[in-house]
Amino acid sequence: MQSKKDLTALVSVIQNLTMFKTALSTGKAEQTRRLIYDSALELFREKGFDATTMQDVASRAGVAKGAAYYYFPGKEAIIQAYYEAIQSDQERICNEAFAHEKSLRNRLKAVFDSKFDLIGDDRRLLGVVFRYAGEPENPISCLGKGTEDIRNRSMDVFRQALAVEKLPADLVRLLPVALWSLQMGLLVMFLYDNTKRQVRTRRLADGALELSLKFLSLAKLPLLRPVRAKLLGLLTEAQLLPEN
Amino acid sequence: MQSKKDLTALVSVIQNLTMFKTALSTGKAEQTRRLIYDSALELFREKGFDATTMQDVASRAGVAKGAAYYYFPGKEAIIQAYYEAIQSDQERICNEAFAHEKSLRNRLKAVFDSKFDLIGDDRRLLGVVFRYAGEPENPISCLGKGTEDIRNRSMDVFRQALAVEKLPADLVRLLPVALWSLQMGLLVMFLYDNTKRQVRTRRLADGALELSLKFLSLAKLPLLRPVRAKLLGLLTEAQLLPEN
DNA sequence: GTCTATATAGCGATAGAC
DNA sequence: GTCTATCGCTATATAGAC
Repeated sequence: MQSKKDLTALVSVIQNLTMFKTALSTGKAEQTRRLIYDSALELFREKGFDATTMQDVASRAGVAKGAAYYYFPGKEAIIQAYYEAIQSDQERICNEAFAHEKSLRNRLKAVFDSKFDLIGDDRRLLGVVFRYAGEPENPISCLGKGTEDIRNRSMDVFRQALAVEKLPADLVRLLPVALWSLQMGLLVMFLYDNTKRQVRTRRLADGALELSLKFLSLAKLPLLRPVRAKLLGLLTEAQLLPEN
Repeated sequence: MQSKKDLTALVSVIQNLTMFKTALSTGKAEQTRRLIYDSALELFREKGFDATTMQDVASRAGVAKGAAYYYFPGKEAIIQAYYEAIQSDQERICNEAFAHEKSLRNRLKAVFDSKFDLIGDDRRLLGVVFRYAGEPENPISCLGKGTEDIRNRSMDVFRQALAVEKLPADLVRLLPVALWSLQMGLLVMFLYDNTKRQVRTRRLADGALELSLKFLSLAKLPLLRPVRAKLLGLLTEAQLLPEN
């Protein structure tokens, strides 16, 4: 276990060195990529995702169309990058919050709220993230193999939020997946919510959190142990839970 | 050149005669529409949805591309029509089952099973139904305004399945929506399930049904009345339940 | 490795024939 | 109303310049 951590650290160092080198020698590339990315997001916000063409993006960035395709396989990849950026921001924000927040309720609320805040007015853009949810082979399906990493990162945030509480092993397996699913559902609601600052969905999230905590305290009762075991078994068989 | 014109005229006369004849027998328009629809499904099954072009569809049907667009705004509309056909089939099958099946468990199982059976090997095609789920304004978003009718029909099937049981009013409001959501979730799992006949998802559906019935009997306890009220209030405020 | 210029093919709209 | 023929626009692959 320790050696794996060392390896990870080493890889990280090498990556940093490589990034540093390319930043010195050909910083142009990262700059162009950034230019294309920023131009695309501008246009997506102005005209919407579907109305924006890669030609538009390239023109706005002042490069040839091929350059845009060189950095991003298509428009969807740009949105994908944007979603990953949001995920990184959420991790940073939550880590800060977790440092001084030791109440489970507030920690989970911080996770939900941070995501809502980060998406903010870009709701219309984020809808595209769900576009290939029904197509397993699609590399950018938000439920598929190709997005496993970012999904795990998202679940890890919940795992860390839960770390403040001493929980039975089966719930430690179950809860991150359940909370991630809840978050995905809430995100869809968020996209459909036209109330100011999506306050309707934010209230729903608060209520859902409240209910979840109530169910959690109920689930801890020995009386409900068998029902918990049944649920766990069912979800495990359906391969909806991690193996560990 | 003159002979070509003559030939064209002759062909035209024959076409008119043919149109007249078929118009008498079966209605040319409906026939063409059906031809395009059938050809499209054939091709979707052979090559997949994305690899099939409207030109392919038109060629297979023996019509011009414009004719295909005349009947269907695009490929998505054909899939949409297919999904509605499946919904109609499900209603027919369930109505037959409901006539002689009076156990709630078996009635609900009939609803789930019929959907699975009807989709069957067309899983890959059905993924497209979820494509615009994250885009509220899209007319064929499976969660949007444009598909409200078919969504209500789908919930009505559950409503009829439940009609065999005497239930409190709040649960009558809640359960069809909850079961419909469960079905949608199971459908996504079904798309991702590569086990034979998607037996893994079918088992999950059975288990989820079992648990739902257990929760239902628990929910009826007077003890849980306040939690039920809270849940109902939360979902009503979030506009996730019908007004009635 | 980074990017331009070009080529192919599909989408979807349109004018107009019947 | 039904359908054909055609056109402009776009996505994306590719050759090759730097």
